[in-house]
Amino acid sequence: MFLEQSGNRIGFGEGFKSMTINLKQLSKLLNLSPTTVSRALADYPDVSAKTRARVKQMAIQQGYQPNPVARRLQKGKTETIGIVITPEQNYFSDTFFIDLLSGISNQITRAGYELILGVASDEEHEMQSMRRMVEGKRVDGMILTLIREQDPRVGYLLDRDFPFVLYGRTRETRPYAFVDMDGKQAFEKACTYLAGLGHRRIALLNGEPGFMFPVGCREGYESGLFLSGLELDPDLIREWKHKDPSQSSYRWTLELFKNDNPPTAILFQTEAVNGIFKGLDELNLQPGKDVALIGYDDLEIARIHRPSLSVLRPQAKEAGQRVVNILMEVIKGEDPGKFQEIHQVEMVIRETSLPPS
Amino acid sequence: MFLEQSGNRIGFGEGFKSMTINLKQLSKLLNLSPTTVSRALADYPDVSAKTRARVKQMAIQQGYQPNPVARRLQKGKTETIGIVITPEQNYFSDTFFIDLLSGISNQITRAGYELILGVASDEEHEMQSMRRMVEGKRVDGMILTLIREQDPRVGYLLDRDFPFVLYGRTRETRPYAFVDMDGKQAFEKACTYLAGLGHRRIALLNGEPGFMFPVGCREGYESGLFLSGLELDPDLIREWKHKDPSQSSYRWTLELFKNDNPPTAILFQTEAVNGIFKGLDELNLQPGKDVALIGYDDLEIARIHRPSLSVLRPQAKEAGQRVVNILMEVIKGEDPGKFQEIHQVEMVIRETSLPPS
DNA sequence: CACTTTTCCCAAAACGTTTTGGAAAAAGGA
DNA sequence: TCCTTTTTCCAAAACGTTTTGGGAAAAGTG
Repeated sequence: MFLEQSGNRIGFGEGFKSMTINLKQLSKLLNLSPTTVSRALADYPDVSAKTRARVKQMAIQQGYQPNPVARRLQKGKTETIGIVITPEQNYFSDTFFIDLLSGISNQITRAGYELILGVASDEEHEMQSMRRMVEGKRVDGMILTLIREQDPRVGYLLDRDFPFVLYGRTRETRPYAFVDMDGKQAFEKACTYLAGLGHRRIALLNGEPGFMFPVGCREGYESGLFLSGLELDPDLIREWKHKDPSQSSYRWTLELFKNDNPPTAILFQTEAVNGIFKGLDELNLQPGKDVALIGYDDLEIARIHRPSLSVLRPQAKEAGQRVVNILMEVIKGEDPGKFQEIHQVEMVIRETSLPPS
Repeated sequence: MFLEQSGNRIGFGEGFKSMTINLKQLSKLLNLSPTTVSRALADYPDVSAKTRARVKQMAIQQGYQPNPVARRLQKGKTETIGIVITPEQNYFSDTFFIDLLSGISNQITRAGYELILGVASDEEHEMQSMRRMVEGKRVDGMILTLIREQDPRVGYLLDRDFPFVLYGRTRETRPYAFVDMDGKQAFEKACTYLAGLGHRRIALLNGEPGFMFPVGCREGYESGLFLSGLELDPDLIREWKHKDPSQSSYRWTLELFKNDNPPTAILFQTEAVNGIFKGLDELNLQPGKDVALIGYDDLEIARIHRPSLSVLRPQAKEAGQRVVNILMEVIKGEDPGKFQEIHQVEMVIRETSLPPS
């Protein structure tokens, strides 16, 4: 329980005055040295069980919490992790990113660390924001998301031996730590599933080129076709833009069906679903009935749409937690190359994955 | 340009070693005392123009940046602002929240401060996360969003004289600083606009009770009806749930049209649009044609949907910047009661606000 | 008892800044 | 020239912790 202190609050427009006690005051209250109090609270063995108990009780009673800034200075650590997000690439679509962030935040808090957030409008500011954190000694480690095939951030951090973990992967020969979703396996699974239902013309409406994730998606798609004995038709592959997922996917959907031999199924990232629905609607095609659909990411729209959308569901929260745990190890000095995790992705069959009509 | 230092990097698994110079080293390089160097960089008048220039040049050349942790300890400030978000209430819908966050982040960075982010799964953890920041002396001020009518966070912070600014308002008699969108004026404007087009049965599909924002929306709605000489019909008001905007708004849409005298127009928060579209579709009603629609918040779906959705568009980014500027004043000790801003909301007429058919 | 070991505690240093309170040198004034 | 003022710099203290390197008392050992 939190005790309301009869504190020394001052209320004359001088702003907030801390009413919490510090180590010196606490040690005076206990007739002990600051050293002993500090060590008692940190469970050092060289302080007797009795005084340790006495110290801890008083600390709780007085609501003492060590000043984190002072501790950081002494420890030479910021106890802080940085992350930079870019709103333009609207990866904030619904639950996916917030789940990741949630896992990250919870785990960071559990470690007694802080998460500082940068919001950058474009790639340049993204780098700038990261450099401010790194070179300004504001963080002990970085978490990177939305990774590009050639990602200057990774080279930058590797050059400096600065601890970081990727959510995703990049093309880089030097070893680095990452947690990635197995997009390849996911799309392969979805593709073979649809082929198993009898679909012979399966399209891929893939994410923006330049980013790493769509690379795996495509590999999985191609591998799925191959395993099902289907031929790859480049006409059935399109790529939408991050800046405008709905608009571009809408156009590509129309385009796909101009084909002499149009697809009976589409694989895509759920982000792009609005555009696809719109396109199909315009073509008088019923999602799920006339065209089978499987999306990557289980967004709200996927669950509430009628017919409900079959999806590939990554466990973003769990991944976020792993990212943090790994980053803590890397900060401790562990070899980043040891931490390269690829997480399986679950497939949730709902109503849009029926056999071709 | 950033200069690559021939630094003292160590690469034996001991983690990242800072290769940046500190004040003492820099002052040695300049044959000056740390005091003078510090004061030169801070533009104190008691250091000559010549040495100031010399110091600054060397600082740039060596890439010196004062260690923020040390400065914070000395200054007795954390130079940090806290914010806690709750993913369950999915306010992350598209651009709205990220715009706000973007404005907040940019302005905080400009001030040389840091933004630390907490992600809380529910109301209890939200409070817990905030208390950790406040009582743990981890932040100088708090930003609060998604404000409830009775919001325990506000009382908590007021009791402690801890600096904070609300994005939104609450029922609290003591003065506090806030930046709010004029939901009342916005909904009044939308309502009178629709009435001006000839609509006589205008429904309100409002946000969740308990939160403050829907209160203003309703006031504006009622005032708009009154100004247009229309009578308030409680049957035309429904409230959806934050946890599940689409599902609940879908159900309420169906309900609205069970009415003997159904609405010809609906006002709502754009968050709920998917459910409304779904409901209308099921009822074989065309959005914009059979039922006029105006949503609050200009989400992507509003722009790309055909017909495109008329909306009320708050300037979230600007609001975020104001929140930070105000918070900085409050932290300095200014009276929070002086900072109570209500921002106007623009109406964007698109295709779903036609006269009744 | 004398000696060694263990237990328990603490003073001082350190982390890297900024601020305080001068002090020396230079310039100005008579 | 002597005194005052201004300019320019700096040593020391302070911020609140944790860590280092003992040291005194108590407990064990012969």
